Amino acid sequence: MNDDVLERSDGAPLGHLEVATERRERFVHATPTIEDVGRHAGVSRQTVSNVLNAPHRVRPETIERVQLAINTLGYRANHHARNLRTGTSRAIAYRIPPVGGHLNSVMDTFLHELTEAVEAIGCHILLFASNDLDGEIARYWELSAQSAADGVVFSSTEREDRRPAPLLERRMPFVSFGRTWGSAEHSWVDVDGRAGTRLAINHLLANGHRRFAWLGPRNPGVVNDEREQGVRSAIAAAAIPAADLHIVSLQDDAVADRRAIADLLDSPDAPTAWVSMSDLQALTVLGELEARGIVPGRDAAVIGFDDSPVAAYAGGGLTTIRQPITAVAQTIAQLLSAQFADPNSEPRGVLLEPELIVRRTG
Amino acid sequence: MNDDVLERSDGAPLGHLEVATERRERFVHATPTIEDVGRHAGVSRQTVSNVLNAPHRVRPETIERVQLAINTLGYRANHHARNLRTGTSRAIAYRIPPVGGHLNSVMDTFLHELTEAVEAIGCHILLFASNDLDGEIARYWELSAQSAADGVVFSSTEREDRRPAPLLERRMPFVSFGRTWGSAEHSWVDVDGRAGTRLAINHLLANGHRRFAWLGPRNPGVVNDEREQGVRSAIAAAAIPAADLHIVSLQDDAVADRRAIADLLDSPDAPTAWVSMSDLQALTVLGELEARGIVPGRDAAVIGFDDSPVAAYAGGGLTTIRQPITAVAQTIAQLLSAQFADPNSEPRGVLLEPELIVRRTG
DNA sequence: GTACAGAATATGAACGTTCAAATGAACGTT
DNA sequence: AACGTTCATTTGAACGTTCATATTCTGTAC
Repeated sequence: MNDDVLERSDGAPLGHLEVATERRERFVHATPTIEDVGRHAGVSRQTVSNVLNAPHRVRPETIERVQLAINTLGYRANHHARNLRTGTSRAIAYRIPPVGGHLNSVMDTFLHELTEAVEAIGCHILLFASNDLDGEIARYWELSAQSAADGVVFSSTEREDRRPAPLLERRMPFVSFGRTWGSAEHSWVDVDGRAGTRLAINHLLANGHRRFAWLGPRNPGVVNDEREQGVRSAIAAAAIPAADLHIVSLQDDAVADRRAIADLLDSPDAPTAWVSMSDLQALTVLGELEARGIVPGRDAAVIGFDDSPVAAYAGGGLTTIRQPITAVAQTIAQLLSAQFADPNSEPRGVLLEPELIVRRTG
Repeated sequence: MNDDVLERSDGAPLGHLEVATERRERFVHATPTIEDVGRHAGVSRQTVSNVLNAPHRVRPETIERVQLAINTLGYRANHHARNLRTGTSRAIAYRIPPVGGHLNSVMDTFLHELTEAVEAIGCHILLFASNDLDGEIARYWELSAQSAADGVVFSSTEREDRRPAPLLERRMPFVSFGRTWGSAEHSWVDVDGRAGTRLAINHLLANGHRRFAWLGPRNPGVVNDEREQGVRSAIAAAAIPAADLHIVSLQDDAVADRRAIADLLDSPDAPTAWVSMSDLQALTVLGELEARGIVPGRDAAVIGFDDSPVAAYAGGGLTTIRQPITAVAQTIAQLLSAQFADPNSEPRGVLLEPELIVRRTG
């Protein structure tokens, strides 16, 4: 009984000081805990926790007192403790695309925008590298097992993509940038390539062009197919004969591309309107046109794809089809968020419209 | 006593089954814990932990048994529990550089290589975005306080960089890609720009060139200064008069650049050897040369910087100065690792040599 | 004033791991 | 045969949070 009193009137302050001293030695950089904040504000652990996670349960003046203590001590919740207790990680895994090969400014932009977008839903991006698809899939499994990631985003999808199945089986929330034609049903966000090239062709038609060239990749895939279809359908819709559309398969070499373009320019029915699957290749077209004194934007039109930094650099600016990458990233974050909120929510696919950025060349 | 016996011969199996059943309901996707593995292998928690973290303390046959259990159950250590206990996170924070502006293929490659390099030391990259430097610094503080990151890597350094000081104060291990001339002492890795341009000029001298142009950025910074110094010193060393070196300030516009290059080409002492601070701008030079029938690699030489995808694309290949990004990333990982091992280790700066990739244009 | 309901706050337990210390087994030494 | 020593393994505690539940406070109605 008097023991109790001693503990209260005497012991508590002593205890307080003692703990403070005990902490002091490692204090300079040791981070305060929720308990320290509580002690400082004269409340318990849980009240501090409530201030942070459920403020409506706490009296306004208490909130203020606790906030003051938080600011004074510079308290930040320890992620690992929180995540351990709640079973979440607030991390989203993303395999950084393999380096080299193509100039993929889109993917760089995407990663940046994705980082910002997931921050808006209180998450962060956890990067990993992998040489092959099997490694990537194995990694998802591991991240899930370690509860190191709450969700996954992947890009560079392909037909019958193998990634959705294992992720679905593990019940790991995920959204892909790109459809996976034929894979199991899941959430995705993609850009309508057909609409993009249709936009470009219609713009060119409006400017009086009647002879077209589409510059596609050497190894066409489903992405190119759709873009090419957009070109074809827009041309067909304008009752332009199919013979007035030339399809060029670009190589990964400027000299070869230049020759192919030159050959086409020398033909009697040379196109006046060029649409390319990439800005860089559009630059090559510009070069060849200028070499012949053909002024892009006046005598001919050139439209690129992706609005990469190259496009802005190209003297005065290259007209280009821009993919709405910011919107893609934000939509992905929202779809992920929806899956976090309700793991059984219906998967959703979102197809976004690209935009034609009209500059000097077309 | 017989109680004990009961517990062993009878209770243990029962208990085993009971726990197994209790777990069963959430078993399908619930991840097994270290305890489950122990039970399955007939050892304790700690032994499993030792198998994973200090195998030398465990008898080989026990290791085998535990490994089997790990594989059977598909066990992976829970990151948060481990990190909470050990006070580490095995995460390295990196601010993803702001999008747009320049074509920075170097930074993209760097991020990829860094991701791989930190995996080799058992870490992963945690990305974050920030609009300004203050936000970036605040974020480092937060990440440290939350113990969400064990280390930091940052790039795009500048003179008197403000980032080292707060990181040092917080005793947060970090390495910068780039020197911070004038900032507090810390570990860094950088590429010797002087050596890079010297390499290029010496190569051009050996090929008989005597009149040079250096294409630098519109807003020169310390990075350009060093590169330009490399050019100047190599030229001076060859006893070429300084008048035979032309310095061009590139604009962010191809037309303007093209005109500047054309003016120089029309001058009586036009350079025959061109070195550019960027591959893309080197492409512009190539275009202007070809327009005049000057064949790069025969009549003139053009050397770019960074070996970006653009360089490989440029018909047959652009000769270029490549920064050893893989080595940069690996060295950064090692320096970080050293700081993890010994927080009081001396900071080290490492300056790496770039490499000249000789292709068709020079 | 007392009883009661509801709001505000506090307490004990748990998340899954590793650390520190304790126990048990194996093994030569004296 | 008893005794340290070393090696292998186990046990109790702790990391910092949140959940579930218990307790205390506050104001209102009788």
